[in-house]
Order: sequence, then C-alpha cells, then structure tokens
Amino acid sequence: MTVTLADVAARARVSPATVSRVLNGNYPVAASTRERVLRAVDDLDYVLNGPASSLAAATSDLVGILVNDIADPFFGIMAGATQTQIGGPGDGSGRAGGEKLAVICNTGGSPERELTYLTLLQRQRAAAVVLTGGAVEDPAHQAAMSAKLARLADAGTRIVFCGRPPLPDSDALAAALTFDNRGGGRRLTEHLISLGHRRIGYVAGPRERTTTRHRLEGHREAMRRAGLDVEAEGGGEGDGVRAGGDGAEPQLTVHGPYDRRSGYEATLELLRRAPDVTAIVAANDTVALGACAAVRDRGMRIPQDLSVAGFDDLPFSVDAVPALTTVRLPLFEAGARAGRIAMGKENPPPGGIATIAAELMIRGSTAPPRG
Amino acid sequence: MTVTLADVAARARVSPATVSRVLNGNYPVAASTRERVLRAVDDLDYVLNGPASSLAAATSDLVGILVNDIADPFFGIMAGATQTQIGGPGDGSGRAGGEKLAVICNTGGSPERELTYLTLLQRQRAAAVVLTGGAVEDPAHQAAMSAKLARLADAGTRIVFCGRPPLPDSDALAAALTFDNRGGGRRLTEHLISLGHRRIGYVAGPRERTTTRHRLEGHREAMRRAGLDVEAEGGGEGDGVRAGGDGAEPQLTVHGPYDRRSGYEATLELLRRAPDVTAIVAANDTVALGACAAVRDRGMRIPQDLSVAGFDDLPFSVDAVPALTTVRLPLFEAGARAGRIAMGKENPPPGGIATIAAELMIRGSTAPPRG
DNA sequence: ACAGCCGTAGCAAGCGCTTTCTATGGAGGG
DNA sequence: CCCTCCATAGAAAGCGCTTGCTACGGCTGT
Repeated sequence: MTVTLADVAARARVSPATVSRVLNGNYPVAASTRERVLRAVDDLDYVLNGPASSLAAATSDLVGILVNDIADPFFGIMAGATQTQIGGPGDGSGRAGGEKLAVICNTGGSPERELTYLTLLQRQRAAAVVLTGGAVEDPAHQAAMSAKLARLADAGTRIVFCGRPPLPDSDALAAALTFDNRGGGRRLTEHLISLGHRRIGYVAGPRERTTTRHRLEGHREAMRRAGLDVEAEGGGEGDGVRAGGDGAEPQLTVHGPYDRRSGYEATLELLRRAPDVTAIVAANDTVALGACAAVRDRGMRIPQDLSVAGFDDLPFSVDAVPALTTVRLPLFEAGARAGRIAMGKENPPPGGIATIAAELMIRGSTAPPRG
Repeated sequence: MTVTLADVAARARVSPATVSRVLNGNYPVAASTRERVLRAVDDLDYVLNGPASSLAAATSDLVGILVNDIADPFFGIMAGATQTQIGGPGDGSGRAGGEKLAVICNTGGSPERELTYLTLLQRQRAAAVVLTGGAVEDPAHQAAMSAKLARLADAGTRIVFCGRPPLPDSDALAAALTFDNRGGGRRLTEHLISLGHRRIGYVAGPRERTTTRHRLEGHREAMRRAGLDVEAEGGGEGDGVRAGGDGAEPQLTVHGPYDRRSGYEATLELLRRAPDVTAIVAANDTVALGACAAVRDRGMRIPQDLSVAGFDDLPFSVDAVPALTTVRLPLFEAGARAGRIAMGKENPPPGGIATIAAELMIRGSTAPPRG
C-alpha cells in the first residue's frame, strides 16, 4: 500500500541502510549510488514515515510555538516571523537539512491548555519550543510550567521565551527574549506628562499577566517620578498587582482582557469615575481602539478633548484616526530571532536573557490637554 | 532515562499491553486494574512516546491548519477557531480522546511552501488537514496539490477546505466550506451603485488568487448588471483574470498584495488615473485601511469626497473613522466548523461543499457621491 | 457436573526507520 | 607481492508502542 524505505531500497538495488543514509545526508555514500537512490525515491514518490523515523532516531523535526491568541496580530506577527526561520524551504536554504515543521499552538491564554500543549509537544519529542507573550503569574502554574519545561529541556528540547519573562528558575534551560514593557510604559506616560497631563487613566490588561503588570509598573513609575498621585496606592506595591484591601486599586486604573471591548467599556467606566482625566493609556493598541471608540461615542474629540495612547504599534495603529501614539515593539524581529535560536542558527543571548527595547512612537492621538 | 510503557507496566504489575489499553481507552480493562495503571502513570510521570505510538497505530494525533499569512487576523481568526475544536482539553470535553495537536502552518502564500507543509504533514501521518484562504490558480500547482491531497486522503488524512474553493477534482476527497466572495462582492458594489456611484475604483488582491478573482467578478457583475462600463474589458473574460493583450486590464482596477501598503499605493494610482472616481472598493479591510490613508493624504474626506469599502469585516473595521462599510465573513464560525469536520465531530456538508453567506455591513465610509 | 461463554489479561509479532558493527574491495606502502 | 587502511555498503538489532490472538478463570445453562 504505502511505499516504504525497503521498497526504495529494492528498486535502487541497495540496502535500506543506504537509502536512509542518502536521505539523511550524514555518512558517505558514493555519488552514483546516491543518484540511483534519489531516482528511486522520485519514481516511487516515497515519503518518509515521520513517526518511524522519530522513533528510531529519538528526535523529531517538530518545533512548537505557543501563543496566547493567534487571532491577535501581536502574536500572529511574532509567530509568523518565528516560522519563517524554521519551516519548509522558505528560509532560502537548500533543500535538505532544515526541513522542520514549525507549528503554532493557540493556548487562548489558558494555563491548562498551555500545559497540555507542552505535553503534546513532549509526546512528539519536539526539537524546540518557543513560548511567546506574557505569562500567567499564578505560582502553582509557574511551578508546573517549570517542571514541564525542565523535563522537556532534558529530553533535548530547546526552549526559547519570546516577549516573555523567563520563569524564576528556568534560566539555565531556556533562552529568553523579553520586551522592555516597563521601560516602554514609563516613557509613554512620561511623554503624556511632559505634554502637561496630570490626570491619566489607565486601561490595564488582565491582572495576572506579567505583561500587564510590567506595563502598569512603568506607567506608575513615571507618575511617581513626576510626583503625581497614583491614588490609594499602598506604599509597597511589592511584586503583585493584587490590591491590599478593598478599594486599594487606584481609581484611575481599570483591568480587563486585551480586547477592543474591554477598552471601550473600561474607558466609559474611567470617564464616569473621573471626568477630569485628560489622557488615557491603554494596555495595547487593540484596547486603545476600543478606548477611542468610547471617547468618540461620548462626544469627545481625540486629542483635543482627550489624549489616547496604545502599546505594541500593530500595523493598524498608524491608520487609526488620529494615528495612535504608542510604543513600538519589534515583534517581527524578535520572533525571527527566537526562531533562529530555536533552530540553533544563532546563539542564545549572553546570560540567556536579552531585553528588547521598546520605542515610543508619538503620533496624533496625544496632545497637550486643553487649557 | 526516559520512562516507557514497560516501566509503567512493571510498576503496575501488568503487561505493557494492558497499560496501552488503559491509556487508549478502547478495550475492556477491569476498574481496579485501570486504577493501578493510572496511579503508576502518575507516579512515574509517564508521557507517551508519540512517534512510537503513531508508528504502531499507523495514525497520529496531528491536525494541520494551513494559512497564507498568520499575521493577518483574517487567518488568525479562522485558525484560532479551528484550533478550539481540536486542540487540548479546551474543547470542554473530558480528558481522554480528543487530545489532538492542532498546528498552524504559515505558507506565506507561497505555493512551494504549501506543498512542503503538506509533505511534512504527510510524513507525520496527520489525522487531518484544513486548508484556509484563497488558492493559487496556477494549473501546475493545482495539479501538484490535487496529487498530494489525493495521496494524503488515501493515507487516511481527512481534508477540509475552509474559505477556499475545492480543487477541480478533489470533490471526493475533501469537504469544502467556501465563502460567497462573488455574491458579497456583488452586493457591495450594488450598494455603492444604489447610492449613486458610477465611477468605482477597485483595488484588487494578487491576480492569481481565487479570492481575488471571485470578489472582482462579483464587483464586475454588479457593474455590468447596472449597465456600467468596466472598460476595456474583453467580452469573454473566460476563467482567468489574465488580460488578453496590453491594456486589456480595466483602467479602474489595480492589483496588489493583500496589505495596507498596496491599498495606499493602488489608491493613489487610481486617483491619478481617474480623478473622477467617487468610490473605491478594496480587496479586503486591510487594503481598505491603506486606501483610506491615501484618500486622506490627498486631502479628501471620507465619505463626503470619496466612499471607501472593504471586505471581511475584521474587528478593527468598525473602529476605523469613519467605520468601514464592508462585507462580513463569519470567519470564526467557518473555522470552527471546519475544525469540527476535521475531527469527525460534524458531517461534511451534503455534496461535500457548502457556500457560506457573506453579509453586507453598511457603515459610515460609504455615502452618496457629491453633487 | 460439564460444555460453552464472557470478561480480562498476556504474548509476541510487527510498525518503518536509524545506526552500530561488520564485510568487502581496491589503493597504497613496505 | 602481500598486508594495511580507507571508502563504502550491508546485516541486524532495536526504538516504544499497538493489537490480533491466545489463555484462563468463573458463570450460566442444560
């Protein structure tokens, strides 16, 4: 029924071992023999049996890319970039060798699915795993992740974090490329402050994500440095976003998912709570778009009545009206680099971790507050 | 080093066969035995060896999803939806059974990569493959695809097209969910015509894609029905977009990739060629965004000076200013359905092919032409 | 009480490939 | 001219799992 290595061997009048060696291209094979084998492969339309191969060789050509939400271009761009360094012949290299199967796994932000995918990849003896985007800060989940990754790592799977802080004790196992979310957040808010804003609303992402926390910390650091109140903020914020008691959460911060709707509703809420805000910083560009819509629906103009800023600089941000002031993250470059590291084409950063700079993009959606 | 089935069997004091049967949940195993085995699995932290399993069973739990450009939400949304029906425990079902690994493969729109990915999936003996998005109409490539898919199909891989017309002779092998691009395109242009537009520019996608052709055909059909000139259009358009001779391509149509930049530049070109156009239809929403930017940069207002329309109704379209008139495609639903069919949870549509309706969304970016 | 069954468990034969070790033949050196 | 060595090819032993078939009690039915 299906063509096997043995069939090819028979047709080429060599042993299966030789065919295998031709296909894998390690081990010397006489040119004439190789040619004969290749012809047989072609004639028979032979396709290697991946599972059999992986079983015998104890390795596979699968590379997993974990993302929180593939419908979000933030992840789409990174994952696509990573894949360009890994998959198929598109990497411009010759035919043989790097024929890996780069696969994107959509966790939907769920810790369980994240773990499940890791198990599935472990089952497949994946060659590498790239984890993108913010992590969930639940200690139990982090412990489970660390354990899983440790097992993967010592089964020979290369681990790369991309746009994600390394796990507390994973330094040794994994290379990490993390975005300077804190710095970017700080500079963004500094920009607003320098424009003259004093009352700045913040539409944050989900509480338990590292990305959310880091961006928020940057924002608050800027506020604090400028001597501005972050309100009701218990002195020692510590390392958790969790508010100490009731109402400890600053009035000007609203949390929600990283989507448009959240931006819309949170902005309405913010405007209700504090009609005197003159600027709104959103957790990311998508949220910012929602915020803009809310502002407009309330009959206010951007930036004359209210400034709005985003984060990420996704492609559509420049097309918003007015164009969105935001913080540019080199998503494509980071993804590609992660891919290269996963493939062993590039060395991990010194110390295993590299921080990727975030660049402030000042555009039309921010301006000095009205008189 | 690594824990194997045999280790688990030894610990549970049963044969490997029994362990396998417990894990696969077919075949009767006494409750007490099962429990013992499960405990051993847990104690040993056993993870099935995927390749070995696939080899022995001659099937794998991989499901491939091919997309043209994962950075584009159009594909991200579909792929994510498909994955919800396939991957991990997220589908709400119990623990056992549907533990498939849904993987997204980014072809970048390249025919070679598409084929390569298919080969890679064939290597892995994928359980199913979902092909999304428009196809390339090159006959050689189509033939290669048909051949490849035929081989996949009779190796037991289920094939599903999603938002993609079936290949000429693949009807038997595959289920197809195709969008009514032609109808959507037609209704969109009819809307513009009913508003009073007569000179309508069209920013089309890449020439060789089915999606491009179908949307364009819908547009032209509407024009023709209204007795409007599509210009220089050779009578028998036949089945190819390819223009007969030089300049046979209508003046009001410009082709380009499905990206923002193309929309921007094509619009500028269109405005240069025909300053009297009163509306521009873009190949999709992303292109439309670029078109809007160009229009604005030329100092014109939307929709007062020029109407602009898109296609797809991606999430950001409603947030454009003014909100984009477009054609809504139920991307998520279609993707999810494709996933279900791929999993065998749902039957393929009768006749193997279903056309999915496209709904016209009239919003602020279109209005009657001036004067 | 015995034949026949049903419900469970084990045996063992692969699945298709990789890889170590061994075999072979001709070239080069003593 | 014989022996050694390199280059190349083959034999065969698995890799870890699935599954058809067999084995074995204890029941039921007559």
